[in-house]
Amino acid sequence: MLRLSKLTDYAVVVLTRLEEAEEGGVLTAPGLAAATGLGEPTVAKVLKILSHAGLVEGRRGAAGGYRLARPLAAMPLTEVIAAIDGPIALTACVDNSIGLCDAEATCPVRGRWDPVNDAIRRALSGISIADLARVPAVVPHPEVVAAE
Amino acid sequence: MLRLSKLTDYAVVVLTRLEEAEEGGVLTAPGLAAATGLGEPTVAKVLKILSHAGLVEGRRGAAGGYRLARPLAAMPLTEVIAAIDGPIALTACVDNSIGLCDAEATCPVRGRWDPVNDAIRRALSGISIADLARVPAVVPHPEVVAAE
DNA sequence: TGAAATCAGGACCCGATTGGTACGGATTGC
DNA sequence: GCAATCCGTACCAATCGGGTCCTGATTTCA
Repeated sequence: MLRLSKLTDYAVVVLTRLEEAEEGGVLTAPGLAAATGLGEPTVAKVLKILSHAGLVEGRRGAAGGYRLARPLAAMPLTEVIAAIDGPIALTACVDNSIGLCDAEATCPVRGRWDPVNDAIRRALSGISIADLARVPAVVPHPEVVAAE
Repeated sequence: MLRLSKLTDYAVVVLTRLEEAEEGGVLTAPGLAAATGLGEPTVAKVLKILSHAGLVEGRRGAAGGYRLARPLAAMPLTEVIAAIDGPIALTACVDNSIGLCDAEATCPVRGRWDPVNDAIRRALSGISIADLARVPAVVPHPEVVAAE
């Protein structure tokens, strides 16, 4: 279905909620779980991943919590997807993976997915998390390519 | 990983091989399996899906086989993906799925993925299967957005 | 100094989806 | 009528993702 993981969806939710914290303030994982309605362990997992990717900053201790490393407007969607779902690549036959495919000799599209990946990266790089949270500032084209 | 299924990859391989058939000629599923190096049942499955989607035409009987319904240049990648992976939608929270999400009331990005989906559809609709099979006629932009 | 609160990192299990296979039926040509 | 092929469906196994839990490190506060 060309889907991305639920964790990415949760990440956007959590990041959006984090932006509502006052300047310099931090929100705890349990607090974010309660605010978003998601499970507490799941929210903690998402925050750990985002922290590892440098998108949020965690502060340990009694008065610890998380805060955004950057404003959401400066956080492209590609970074969140890359942090959780890994590098954006549609198939396993990319990234110069030579020798991994048994049908390598006869595969006519070997390495040809690159333009597709680039097109997707290009399309996604222009969208920030702030664009998802606020009013739909994107969607300039009304015509939608019918995909079944 | 934002991946699409292997079946879609196989479909592109099979479609590319199908185009090499002479005008009006058909290729059988076993023949295509041998030519592509893929498993025969798997190729048959892919062909059945593509036939159902109207991308290839099957002809039954002793001298039967498959042939392309259209030239690959007139076959956008979106149709192949939609045929095999289903409609292009990144998350389950799209398509006006009201009432399916338990965190619906507190979810701040509900329905906000639409611009993302549209952007991807738009990016993919400009790529045909022929673009994947032939020389890289696409990739006009040298700058690549680094995605980790 | 000790206790409590919180993040950090990893291991683990269960369910769902996908990849791959198999079988019976329908259709066509010889 | 027989053989070859496509068609539709059902089925099984393996992989992957979602979700949970546990232990340790760090910070604050009494």
